Amino acid sequence: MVDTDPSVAARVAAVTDEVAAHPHGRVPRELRRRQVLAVAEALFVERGYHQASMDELARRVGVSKPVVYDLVGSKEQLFHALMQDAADELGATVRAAVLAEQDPDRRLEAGARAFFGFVAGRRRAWGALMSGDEGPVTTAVGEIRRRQIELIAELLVATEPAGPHAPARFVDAVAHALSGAFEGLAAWWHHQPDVPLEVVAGLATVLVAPGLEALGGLDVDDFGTVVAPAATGAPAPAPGPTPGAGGPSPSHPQEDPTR
Amino acid sequence: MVDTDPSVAARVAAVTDEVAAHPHGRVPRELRRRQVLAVAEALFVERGYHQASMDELARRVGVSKPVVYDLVGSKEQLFHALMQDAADELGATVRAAVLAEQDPDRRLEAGARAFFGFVAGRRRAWGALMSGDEGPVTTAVGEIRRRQIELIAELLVATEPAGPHAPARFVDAVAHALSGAFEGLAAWWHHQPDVPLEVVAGLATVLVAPGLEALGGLDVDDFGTVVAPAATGAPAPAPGPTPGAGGPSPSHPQEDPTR
DNA sequence: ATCAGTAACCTACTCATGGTAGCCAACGCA
DNA sequence: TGCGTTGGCTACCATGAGTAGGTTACTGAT
Repeated sequence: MVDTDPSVAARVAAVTDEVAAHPHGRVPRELRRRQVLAVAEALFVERGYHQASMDELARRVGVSKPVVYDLVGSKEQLFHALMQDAADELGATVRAAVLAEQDPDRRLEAGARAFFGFVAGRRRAWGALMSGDEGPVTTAVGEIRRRQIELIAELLVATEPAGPHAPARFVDAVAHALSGAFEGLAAWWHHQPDVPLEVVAGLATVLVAPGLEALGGLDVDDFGTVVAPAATGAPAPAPGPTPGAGGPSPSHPQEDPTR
Repeated sequence: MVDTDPSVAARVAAVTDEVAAHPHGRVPRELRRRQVLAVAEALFVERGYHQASMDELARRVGVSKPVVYDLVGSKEQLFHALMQDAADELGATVRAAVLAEQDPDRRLEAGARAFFGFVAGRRRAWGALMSGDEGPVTTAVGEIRRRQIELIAELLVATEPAGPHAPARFVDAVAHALSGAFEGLAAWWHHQPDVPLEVVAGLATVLVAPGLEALGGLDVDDFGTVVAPAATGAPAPAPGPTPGAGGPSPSHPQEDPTR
């Protein structure tokens, strides 16, 4: 499933061939569009969003800018479309893997494998796009992230039917945390190519599963007390130091010697 | 309450006053620089990186562009400097809070409180910068993130001295995961202003602590086998059904801060 | 054949914005 | 009163997104 993707470059080559088949340089709209998308993907991966100029894209495709704009709307829309595809694929992969696993206790693991498998198949692209680069990338990345979070929330609910004790209200929060943790691990893995897929996926599972388990046994209202054991009814935490808010770092704003 | 930070706007006002004190428009370099930084911070928070133009910055400060460029180098350097400051402050806050906590079992919680406290104090800024927007933001955000990860790794090591069984090699991975999880939670919290600090911090702790605990009881080489029980040699640390899921904190990891 | 009408493309712009070259003026000091 | 240093300015360049308006080749109906 992962190597269904002939790697960006190969896809470009394929569509380019198809285009070359057309004699007069006049290429049907849909094909041209596919070509533009393919070349754009390669370009973005290669240069990053900002360094990739629409002029260069047009040049590589072998048409003039207005053609590109007519086909894809704008640079941002173009990028968005590409991310959309990636998100679709990732989402489908993970969802399928998780739902295919019958044992609820192993679903997390299945999801982890699928996720990191996907990332592995696109190490370059993932690294180039998710971290490091610039531009409305962040917007698009935000969207891909949002969708992952939604998916995780959905799968959480599907897997662990919210009992009266389960903090259903916080599924979203948990989904955000999981998504973040996985993304973080992916970023780490990106720089540790020698670590095998099984290990990352295993690490992720080991790290996350117990927390989920523990969470299931808690009542919603426990969180506050977990941290401030003395303040169940009244919102009167303030155990000793009470870091966070004001305590530890007196932060002297205006005197800040910004250098 | 949490506004130990006079909020970006106030800081601008302060430095602006200071500038106004100087009669003939001619303002000493360092002061002007501080003004530019303050105004820039406000601008970035308000507009996001890309929408904030250097022309507008110069206009707001009341000088011409070359002056701005002379003072801060470039737009990216400017942004970088601002993020640097934020990272410094966040890092110092969290580190102090964690190290101030003597009980190793509560350090995570202390860190969580500090972290979310910081975020709360800058809800707007954090939201505007960490997610959503564009530009070399990502680069800078990447840096702030990197430093948080380093810090977490450092604190992990400091708190839970790596025994022979502790997967010291993976501290970095764990740090990445934690950073991601916290960031994810922060993003979620950003849209749930009614949730009190204690609850987010508690949630984070509950979610993360058991995993760390479980991890401490595993051997490095187990990860692979955890996921694929038949894969590696033969080490079988009670694979059972699911890794840490089986029982919350099955083994009692070391708690020997003094090594 | 021919003559719309349309689909694919192009040249040549505008406009916004990051960044710079080179000039000028006020202040402090001998 | 000259004179260097420092703070500042006007006017410009380069790049890159996006567009206006025209042109050529292909189609299908007369």
